Amino acid sequence: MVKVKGNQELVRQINQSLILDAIRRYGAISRAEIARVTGLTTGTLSNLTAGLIASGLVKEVGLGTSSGGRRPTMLQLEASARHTLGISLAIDYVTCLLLDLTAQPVIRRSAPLGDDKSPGTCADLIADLAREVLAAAGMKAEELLGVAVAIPGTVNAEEGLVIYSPNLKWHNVLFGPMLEDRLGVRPLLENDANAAVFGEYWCGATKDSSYSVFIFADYGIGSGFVINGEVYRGRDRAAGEFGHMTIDVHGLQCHCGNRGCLGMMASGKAIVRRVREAMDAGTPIPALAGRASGEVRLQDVLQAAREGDPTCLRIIREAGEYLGVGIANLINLYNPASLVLGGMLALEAPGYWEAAAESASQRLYPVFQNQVHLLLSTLGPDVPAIGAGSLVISQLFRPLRVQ
Amino acid sequence: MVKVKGNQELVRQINQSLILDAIRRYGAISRAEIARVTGLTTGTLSNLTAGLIASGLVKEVGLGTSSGGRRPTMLQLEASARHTLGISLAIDYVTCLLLDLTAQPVIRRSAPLGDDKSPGTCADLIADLAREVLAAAGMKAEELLGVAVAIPGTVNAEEGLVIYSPNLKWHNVLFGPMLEDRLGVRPLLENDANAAVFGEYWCGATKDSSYSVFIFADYGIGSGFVINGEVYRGRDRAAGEFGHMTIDVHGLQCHCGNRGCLGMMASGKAIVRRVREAMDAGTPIPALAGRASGEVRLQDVLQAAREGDPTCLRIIREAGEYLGVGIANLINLYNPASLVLGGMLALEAPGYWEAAAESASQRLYPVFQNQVHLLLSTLGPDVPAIGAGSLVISQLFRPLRVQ
DNA sequence: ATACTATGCTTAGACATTAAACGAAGGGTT
DNA sequence: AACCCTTCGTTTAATGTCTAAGCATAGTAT
Repeated sequence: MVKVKGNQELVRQINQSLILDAIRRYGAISRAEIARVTGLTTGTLSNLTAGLIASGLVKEVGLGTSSGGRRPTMLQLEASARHTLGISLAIDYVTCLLLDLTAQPVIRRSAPLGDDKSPGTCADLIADLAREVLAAAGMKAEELLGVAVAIPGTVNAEEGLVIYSPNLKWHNVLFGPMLEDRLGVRPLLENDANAAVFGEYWCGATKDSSYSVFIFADYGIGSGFVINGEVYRGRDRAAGEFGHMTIDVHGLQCHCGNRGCLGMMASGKAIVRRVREAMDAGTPIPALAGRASGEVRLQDVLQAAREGDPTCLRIIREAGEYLGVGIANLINLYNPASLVLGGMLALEAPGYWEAAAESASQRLYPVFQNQVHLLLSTLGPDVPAIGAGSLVISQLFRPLRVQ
Repeated sequence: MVKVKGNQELVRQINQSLILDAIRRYGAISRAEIARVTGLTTGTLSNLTAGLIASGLVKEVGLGTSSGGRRPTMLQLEASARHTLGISLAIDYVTCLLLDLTAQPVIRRSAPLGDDKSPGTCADLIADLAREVLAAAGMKAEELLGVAVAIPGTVNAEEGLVIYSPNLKWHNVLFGPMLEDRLGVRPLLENDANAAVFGEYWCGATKDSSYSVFIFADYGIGSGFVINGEVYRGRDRAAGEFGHMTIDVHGLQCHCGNRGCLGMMASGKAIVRRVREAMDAGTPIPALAGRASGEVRLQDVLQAAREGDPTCLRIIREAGEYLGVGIANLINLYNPASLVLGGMLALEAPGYWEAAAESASQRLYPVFQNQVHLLLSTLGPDVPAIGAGSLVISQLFRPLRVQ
């Protein structure tokens, strides 16, 4: 934790962020109204807004309605004043978004990732996509407010280091500098679930809910936390190993060495395994007829379930019920205001999140009953990229933390 | 989250806290050294330390050794400049401590709580103890920096409200005002595990470890979290329901409505239940011979275990192993720097915390292996009271949080 | 038309940090 | 012992920010 000393610069930064944040929240707001909600004087508002307008971040957008006196001059964010690249490196594809100041995507490019998932190849692909996006926007990298990349693994943002990514099979890769060489700007790295939870907090389902959790239910299971409006990363930036939470002490052996991990019961991987087991045991699954069980993939199971196959539906529902156990544990510990479900399972597996919600609510500690909002991701599959970009944008709207 | 606007008063507060905190950390330190560690100029230090000395919080304690020039004037906290009452309302006793500025206990009084645990009786008992302590110190309540009470339940500090305490059987009790009527000052209420974790963070086992967890293993099981040097309370101030974490989806039914809660397997209550079951099943426990199984209490089991009874030792060890499962889950989610075990089981049940440590380390996600320090409480049974007092004291040493 | 109210700018004053100068007090070298 | 250098802590002027108050502007209400 960096300790910040107080001086006039800090004061100005704090108040400027306070004003920018108020403008962002209210959409269009007058100086007088900002003064009321922030507690600043109108004099300070005249002074600071002049600076914000000069820097192009804010614009005057005509007069509002009078409330018995002079009509107020309304202020608004100039969305196109700054841009950010939000990039998501997922297991099998890369997405690159150009976001404006309001975190709205302006341009989007996506590309599949082949079997070669080496850092160099990934960096090249990301750089190509980024250049394509910038070219389409007629911008140069130097004009960007910043670049951020969401990565499926633990990262050390300060050093641009990917500590460990099981899915990419990376260990201690200095990915930040590799991208810097190619892009000319230093990107911010963030874990994908952390980026996702911040995205939903900044401009998605849990907007402005200071205590929120994102659960990433996909082939694997991950989680991210926002506490007090900031991503919670833990001491070694490895918080959120939700997939390896034990919910069944006597359960199945997991590759992590433990037994009964949530991921063994509730993940896409678990669903595929159970469907294969069912097929091997002779359960008829017409939608998958003629396929070798070893070739069945998660997408196939989801498709079969969408077509109404009862076995697939049952297995998905049971996986969702296990997830609900984990969710209840999470809520009992964190007591968040809201919880967002994202990832392929939550968004595309029929009955999955409904089963999770029901099972969680049955298992919650009574105090929390009906207190926690369980929501679906509103930003969808692009949430890690949007979240990554939002992390950069948010720095404009938040002062440095004191102490 | 209160948003704080910036002005000179804030700047002064921040820097004064920064200086006080440096003095606290270093024990004795010169103005020049403080300037170096805080980044402030020596001019500011002369100015602000003059104020701190005038207010009595800081004193000059002679000259330090020269490092090649003029000898520095060393500054130290004046421990007796301010005092705090830290009070712990536990299930069967009340403790009241007078703490000085360094959170050292100066005077201690404790009294048992009878069967009548009504709010009025508890408030009377606390007020009596507090008056006794103040009389012994020759102080008046108004001279105190503050009073804080640790309570076994969820509390709303702002309103002085005890939302729910299962052990005391309180629901929505306005305990703060009740104490205010009796003491003449408004006390700060805090959950006992939260107070405990803060105590260990402020002046105990996890001193200055910004990410720390306290596990309260006693008749029940609770937990508290410090994140970024602040108690984490969650949205409804109910975070930390560690005892109701499901670790066995198919496990025993708990009174909370769920199955396989940690508390059903790892708590003092669970140990007593299992010992009784063993006795009923005919297992000989010589140390408890002649007792009706229904009359056996936790203290008896601990005593029997200390005398070497193998059944009691085994049951305690197994309970510890279950706790370890929960601890591993906790670490996987929070990734804390350190974790403190407190409560009667951790401190007095032979083999309990060792079993927990071993089982946790076996089940941890590989990334965390050997990364987390598992510690025993150094403040012992008084940790909730010390922590409560520390919460008040700490306000002097920490600026308001910005945003 | 007049009184009143709200908005937003300007100005003087208060106040905290900063940079620089300076005195105080010690060490080291010759 | 004299001299130079270093460190410590205070003082002073400059800088920059907020605040309070005054005021011009521009509406509404009667």
